Amino acid sequence: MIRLFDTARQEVRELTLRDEGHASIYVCGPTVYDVPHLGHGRFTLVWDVLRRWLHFRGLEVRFVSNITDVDDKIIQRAEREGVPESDVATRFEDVWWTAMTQLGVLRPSVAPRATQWISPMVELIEELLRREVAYALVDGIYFDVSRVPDYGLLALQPLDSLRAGARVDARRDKRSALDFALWKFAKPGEPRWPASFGEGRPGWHTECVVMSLGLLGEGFDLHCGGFDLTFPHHENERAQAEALHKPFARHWAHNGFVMSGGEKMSKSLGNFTSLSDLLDRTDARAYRLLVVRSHYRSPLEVSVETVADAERALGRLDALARRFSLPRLAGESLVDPVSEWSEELATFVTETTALLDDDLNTPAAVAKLFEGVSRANTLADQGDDGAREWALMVNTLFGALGLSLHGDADSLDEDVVELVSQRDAARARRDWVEADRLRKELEGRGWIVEDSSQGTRVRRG
RNA sequence: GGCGGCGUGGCCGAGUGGUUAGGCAGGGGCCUGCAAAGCCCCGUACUUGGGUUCGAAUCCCAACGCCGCCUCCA
Repeated sequence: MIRLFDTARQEVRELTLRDEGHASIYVCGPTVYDVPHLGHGRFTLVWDVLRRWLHFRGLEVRFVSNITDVDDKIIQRAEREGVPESDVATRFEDVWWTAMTQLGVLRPSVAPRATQWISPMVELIEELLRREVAYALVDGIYFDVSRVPDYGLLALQPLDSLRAGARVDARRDKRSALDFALWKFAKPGEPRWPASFGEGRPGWHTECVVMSLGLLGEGFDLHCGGFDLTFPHHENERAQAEALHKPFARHWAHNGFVMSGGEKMSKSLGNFTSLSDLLDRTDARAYRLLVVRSHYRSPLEVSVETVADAERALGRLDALARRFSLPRLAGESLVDPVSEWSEELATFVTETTALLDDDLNTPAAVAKLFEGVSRANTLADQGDDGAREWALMVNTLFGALGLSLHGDADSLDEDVVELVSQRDAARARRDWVEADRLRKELEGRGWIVEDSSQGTRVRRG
């Protein structure tokens, strides 16, 4: 049984699926108007980990995440650069997928672009107009939130308190300050699509409701996104579905934010300016480790220091992989489920699994996995054959979270191979001066030298 | 202004009425020709002030600080 915190109910509860054995998940994706930032990296990793975990637990997961490729910010940037909007959207969508690939985030089952879903959006707005839940103003079509009885469910506070303190929306012609744009009429030069109610483009909230229902069907299981999307974005999606009496998401899950020491992220401070910047300077697996070491709903401190910390921790995991020559995994299980585990190992698996099943408690699970690392090493030091089972299990469970351990040897060019064999020869004849000289030589070329029972081993520093 | 969340050892970060989180960094030891990797030991933490309790980092109240949302930001 998988349990998750449901934002709508403000409690951890069992993830009850519409169709047994199948999980349908929608994650609000990026608006492609700029390079992705660290927060994008976190949310994609968090929901990727959830997706992988559900899969690992035997569920078939349909995972939809959109690309918003029509938006005011895209228009603004295109104007500034004097290029077509599609140019901006395509460019930053490419950057997005490159970053996702680097992060090892699985491609969504479907990644719809908003611009490919315009006609169903128009149809939805027409239906809302027909039911008089929507109304036209001079600049667009608006949704009348008063028509949804439980509007504000995800606001998590009384609506009048929202209105009282809401930042001023200069316009007074909306029926309620909370009413939102379903459609924006095109101004000269702006991208436009035809519609019975006037040429223009869809509002953000309409995209996601149409694409999620369109690709996952009514009453899909889980809708995810950053905490900032809870209100109004997710609430407004829900409102549109409610207005049409279409069952919407059964569960809502939201991830916490990335912090950076209260400091503004800037290159002059040495901090990461973007996700792409971080990935250029770091092993992407370190970011995944950093992310799973905190709870998905907690704020996460991301800085050069914490990423470096995660890189060193990753080094410990890779060392385990080297010691046991573990294969690289990405979610598949390498452990034979029918093999005889020791009682201790079986308990370890049960406990780790239980932690992940309980609101995706990755930090506690990772702590346990590190204990597993120590256990494997200790047993190996003692020459116990059980050590390998432990190492394999640790590898499998990290793999289930999308973190693959790298123990395979780096490829060596000929002169390195030569230096290594010379050093082995020197050590064999106990010529420590020569052996040390050769180690220095190798280190000078950027290799870390480790002696083992199989002789000198080198890896990239 | 309203609402919500958070404040844990040098750093990151779980936990949660009495029992070891974990990682990184630091110190000591073992192993090693010396290293690296690994193993063992160590700091004895919980914003502040009250309160409840046999007992609170964990519950309650208040203060301070930080973060988020309040119309398009993950």
